[in-house]
Amino acid sequence: MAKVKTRDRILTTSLALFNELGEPNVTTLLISDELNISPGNLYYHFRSKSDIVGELFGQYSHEINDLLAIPKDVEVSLDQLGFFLHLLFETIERYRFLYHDLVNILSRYPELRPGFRRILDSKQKGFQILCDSLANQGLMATEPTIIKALCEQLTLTVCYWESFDSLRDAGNRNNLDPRRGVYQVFHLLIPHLGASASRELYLLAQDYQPD
Amino acid sequence: MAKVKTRDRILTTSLALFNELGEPNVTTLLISDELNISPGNLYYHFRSKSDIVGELFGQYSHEINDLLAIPKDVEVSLDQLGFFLHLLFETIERYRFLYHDLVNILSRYPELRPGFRRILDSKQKGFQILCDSLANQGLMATEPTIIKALCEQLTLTVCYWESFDSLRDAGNRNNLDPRRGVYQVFHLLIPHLGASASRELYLLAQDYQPD
DNA sequence: GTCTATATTAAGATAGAC
DNA sequence: GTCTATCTTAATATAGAC
Repeated sequence: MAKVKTRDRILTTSLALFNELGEPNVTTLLISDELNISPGNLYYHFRSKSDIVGELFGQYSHEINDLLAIPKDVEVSLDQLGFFLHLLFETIERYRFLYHDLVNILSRYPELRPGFRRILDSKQKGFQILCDSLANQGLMATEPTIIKALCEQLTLTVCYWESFDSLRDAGNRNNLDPRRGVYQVFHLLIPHLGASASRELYLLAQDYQPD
Repeated sequence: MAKVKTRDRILTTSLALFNELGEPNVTTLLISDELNISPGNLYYHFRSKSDIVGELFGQYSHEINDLLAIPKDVEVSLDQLGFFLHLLFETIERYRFLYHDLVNILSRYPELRPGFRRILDSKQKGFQILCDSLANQGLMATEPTIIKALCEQLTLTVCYWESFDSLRDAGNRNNLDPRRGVYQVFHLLIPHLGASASRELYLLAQDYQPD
């Protein structure tokens, strides 16, 4: 049971607090309180709060880019697609604070803006590859403007689904679940698929059914 | 040219600044500076900053509910649908600051949460009525779970489209345009429509084309 | 109804001892 | 590497004169 480094404990606890309370509501004092360390100690490990946010964003950026590095010639099954989406939602939800107060975060940490845009781009390109794969397998029509709008819609949805879902929720349910996101994205794809694949995905979506 | 009341000028200017800079970045001092009045004067008209935010939310809530009060038995054409969506996006964009830092705003003004959820509900119900109308005209299939997922998707999209659109934008373009939102929503509907209506909406979408 | 001056509070951050 | 004590800054809000 090696002792976890204070620096890493700060990152873990900050992330948890940011997600739970919203980044603007989390002070450096609260973070150090939660860890039972002094504020001075926190500032020994990080020169500023923005360094913490920046490092967490770097982690997110790294994880999401790994996930979205999809080979161009992939032949993806609907099952694999569900698995991929599950991972994607899970990752985004783990860093959900970034999307909860986006304008505020970008205005206070403007250095993150290019990174945010790159991630948006990666997501859209990743979806493009996946749609191309479905099209190549003859499962989906190939009208480029339709596919482009669909990929934008997929990108928007993975970014904001969790925010939307938890807003609807009375704040009571409290149980975050990436499965609802996968269900929703499946229903974005269903009407674009041919009859047989459409039916297959519809049934697969039941496994991700809310409630 | 009747003189506009200070109270109303405060609301108008606050809304503009909130949308431009993000609500958390707009101090009461900045608002009063912008209006060339003293901070004390501002606090004569509003007991607190949250009163300003609350009143603006009330305006938004009122406008959006008026718009979403769609008669149950409406028979809507695709043209009319486009017009409706244009108004809807325009209204939401006029109060876009509310969705830009949602978690932060809800945590600082928790009294707004029920209203937010009611609006979400109105939107989804409004879309349900519109989809029912299309279904009744034989333009769209009627599978209830499909329609429900679609209405959720429409609701998510009208709420977050502008946020998404301006994030992608280098922040350079700067030209807010509800038409891009309408285009996007049309492309959510297109694959659900029968061949003829689908084609019609696809062509209609050209009028709302980006670029 | 509007002003100036100021009280209050709380955040981010640093200095210096241990 | 960690602590306590403190500085600095800035925002919300109030008091009292005009």
